[in-house]
Amino acid sequence: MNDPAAAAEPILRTPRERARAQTIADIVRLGREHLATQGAAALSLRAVARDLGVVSSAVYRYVANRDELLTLLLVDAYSELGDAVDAAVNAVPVRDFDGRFKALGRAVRAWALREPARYGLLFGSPVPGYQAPSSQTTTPGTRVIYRLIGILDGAYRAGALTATARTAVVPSALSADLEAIRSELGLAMPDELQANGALVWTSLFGAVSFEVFGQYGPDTFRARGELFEHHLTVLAAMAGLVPEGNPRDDPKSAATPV
Amino acid sequence: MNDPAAAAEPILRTPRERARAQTIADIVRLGREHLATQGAAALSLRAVARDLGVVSSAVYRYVANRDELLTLLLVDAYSELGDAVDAAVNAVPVRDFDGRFKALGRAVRAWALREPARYGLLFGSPVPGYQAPSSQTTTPGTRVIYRLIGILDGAYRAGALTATARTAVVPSALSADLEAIRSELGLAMPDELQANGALVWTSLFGAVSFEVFGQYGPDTFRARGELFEHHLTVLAAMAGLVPEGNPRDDPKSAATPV
DNA sequence: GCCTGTCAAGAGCAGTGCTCGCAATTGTTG
DNA sequence: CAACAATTGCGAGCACTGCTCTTGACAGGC
Repeated sequence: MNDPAAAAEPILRTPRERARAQTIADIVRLGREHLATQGAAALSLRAVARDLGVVSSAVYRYVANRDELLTLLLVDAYSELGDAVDAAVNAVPVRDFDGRFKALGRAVRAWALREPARYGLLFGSPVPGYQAPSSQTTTPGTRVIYRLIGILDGAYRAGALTATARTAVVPSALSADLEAIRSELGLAMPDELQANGALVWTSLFGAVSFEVFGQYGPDTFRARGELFEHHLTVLAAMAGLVPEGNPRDDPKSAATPV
Repeated sequence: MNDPAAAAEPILRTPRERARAQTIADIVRLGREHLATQGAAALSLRAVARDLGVVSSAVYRYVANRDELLTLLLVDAYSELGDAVDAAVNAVPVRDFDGRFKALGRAVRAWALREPARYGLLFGSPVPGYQAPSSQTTTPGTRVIYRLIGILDGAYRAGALTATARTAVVPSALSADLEAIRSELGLAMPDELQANGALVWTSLFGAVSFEVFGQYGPDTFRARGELFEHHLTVLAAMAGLVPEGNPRDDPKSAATPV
């Protein structure tokens, strides 16, 4: 996103366009810094203009309004989180599904703790009066969940998912939702595993949010890293993943891993 | 909180004190309405003053500043959520631990969907520049988790908790945290069940937050009630709870309920 | 009945988002 | 190279915010 040599970026011919793109990039960078120090609600175009060394109204030549800057920052943050998750997952062998899942979880937590304000913009209470334009935010905003689904579905296809028997029954309306997702994304997982995957997804972000937003008291948990690792282990088991070196040939042979 | 006949409230002797208490109650009520419609960051003392039919500076006679109003609203919301959860849990027989847990979860979700802005104030991204005074907020803010712990620990003491064998090992530093909690609250549950309970806690709020904050896309899940019920079922099983009519005499006899 | 504490009012400071007209710069083009 | 036109910056201005301070009015307790 902030790399001027990004492959997908269109070539900027005229020096005017280049200067303009550079200024917008500067605005996003300054906005990101302000977001990190003061939070989304305190994001001020005037302050950005000050740091940019320009009068406030000049910023409106580049960004339509405060909401558009928020959208830029949203896309920027989603992309960075997606990049961090991709890098962490790709560092683990493709067949180590359990390891890939845990790498994803750790990457999300690490990024969130490193960038609490930006994490809050993505997964905290919605900014009042701001509605993210889905045309620009859905693609970068779905990278993590798609990656998670990919790991789980890959594990299922490889016969490495277990624990199907102990899940709850999926009722019909929910089953229709899951079928729609399955066909749209070309998944193979059955309803129960998909529903469990959804719970794993929300639980992962629930655990991270509690830590980032300070919902644990200041003293109740000191070993938060260990707590998160424990949660990851339980969540992986809930999804049906088994640790490396403990593969199962037939996912239906037994429902209860040890 | 908003009940003038609350038992713990001190008796207000002079008419002045009574008028003052009434005005503060009005301010909190108006603040709550503004919170519901515009969100926490847009909460404005001037707007409250306008609705109160008074000049803006007059509000400062009753509330020190915007942060103090936020604190009042925080306590107010925590108390209402706690009351809703208590009422829902108390409506289920004491020995039906699984039912009580699910009632707690449903009460949290129902209140959150009914009061999204106030839920966001409690469990969303922290308000920038505002630090909740723990002396006033911890007691009402811990009611739900204490209630949850009470259900789980009661189930454990009654021999109604299972699934101890399939949990992950708890490392030493985390074990020390859990031991501190155990002794402070007088719990009986072992480490693994406590750690699982923490995950159930964060997962419950993770699921609710995703729904309230609109993290699911607008169309991906239509049957959100069914999805939440499924999650509750899986979380109950993760905590070791078994549905009513399926009691176990010895929690250590088997680790895998069907 | 007087004094004291409480209260509302209003001006004022510093900040916010955003608009508009004017001037200057700067890239493009004849 | 010079003229044109697009682009950009500036500053004033409107309406809003939180918050402070001074002034004056009022009511309760001695």
